[in-house]
Amino acid sequence: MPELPEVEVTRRQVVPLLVGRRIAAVHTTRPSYFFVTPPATLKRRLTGRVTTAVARHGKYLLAALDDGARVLLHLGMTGQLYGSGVSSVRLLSSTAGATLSPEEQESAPGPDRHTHLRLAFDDGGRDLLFRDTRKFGKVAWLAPGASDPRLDKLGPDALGVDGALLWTASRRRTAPVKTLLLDQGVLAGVGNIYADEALFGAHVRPTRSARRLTRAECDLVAVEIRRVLLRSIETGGSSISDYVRPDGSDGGYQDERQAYARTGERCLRCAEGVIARRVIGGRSSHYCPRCQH
DNA sequence: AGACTAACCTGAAAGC
DNA sequence: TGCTTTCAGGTTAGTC
Repeated sequence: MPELPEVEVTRRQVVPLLVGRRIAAVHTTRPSYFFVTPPATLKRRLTGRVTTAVARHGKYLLAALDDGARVLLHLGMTGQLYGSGVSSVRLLSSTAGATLSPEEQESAPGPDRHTHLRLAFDDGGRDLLFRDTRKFGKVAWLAPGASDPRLDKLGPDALGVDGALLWTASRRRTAPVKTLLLDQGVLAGVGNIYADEALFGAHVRPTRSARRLTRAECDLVAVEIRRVLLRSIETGGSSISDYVRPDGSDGGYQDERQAYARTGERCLRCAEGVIARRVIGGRSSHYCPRCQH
C-alpha cells in the first residue's frame, strides 16, 4: 500500500481526525521494533497533547504537537492509518469527498492484535488507529527542535524531482536506474510500483545502468515520476492485492498500471511486447522489452 | 561510496 | 486436503 501517493492520501484523510483534537488516551501493543519510542514513553508524551498539523516528506508523516514536539510515522509495508468506524481499504480507494454507506462503515477493521497504536480524543469522536500486520512500520516521538536520522538522510520529496537531480545522482552509479529511483537518499517517496511505472512512461528499461542515462532521459524520467505520482494521488492511490469491494466499483491507480504486476501480459503501449519480470536490487521489476530501452 | 545480502514480520497464494 | 515454498507496496545493518 504505502508509497508516496498512498501516504499523501492517508495524510489528507488523517488531518481532520487529528488536527485540533486533544488526545485523551493512548493504547498500544507490547514493545516491538515498531516502536522507535517505547509504548510507555509514547503514552506519557502524547496524552493531553493537541496536533497542530500533519506534514509528509517522502513516505514519512510528521505530526506537529502543541508543545513543539513531533511524531514521526512510517507505514512500512502493511501499515494502515485510519479512523475507527471507517474501512481503511475504502479510504484508500475512494476519491476525495466520497461518502460512506453504512455497510462500508461497518466493514471497518476494528482494533485487533495488529493495532499497535490507538488514540482516543477528549471530544469522544472517532479514534485514530494504526494497524500494521508485518510491523515494518515505525512510530517515533521527536523532542521539540529534534530531528531524526531517518529524516535527515532523505533526499528531496519526489514530487519536486527534476532532471538535474537525477542527472547528478546518476553519474557515478553503475547500478540499475531502478535502484537509483528506490534510493530514498536521492529522492524520497518512490517505491517499487511507481519506479516501474515512471520508467515505463519514460521508455527506459529498469535494468539499464544509471550512468548510461542521457540528460534528456533524466528530464523525461523526472517528468514521468511527477506525473505518475500526481495521477495516483488523484485517483486515491493503489490498492493492489487488496480485495475488490462487493459493489465492484473500486477506482484507484491499480487500474491505470502499465507495467507493475502485469508480467506476461501484452504491453498496453506498443501492443506487441509482453511485460517481463526481473529481480533488480532484490525487488521484482516489470517492463516491456520491446519499447523500453 | 557503492553494491549485495540478509534480516526484520505476517499472511495469502501458488505449488506439490 | 494438507504441507511447503514463494511472494509482498519498505528499510536497515552488515559485508566486500
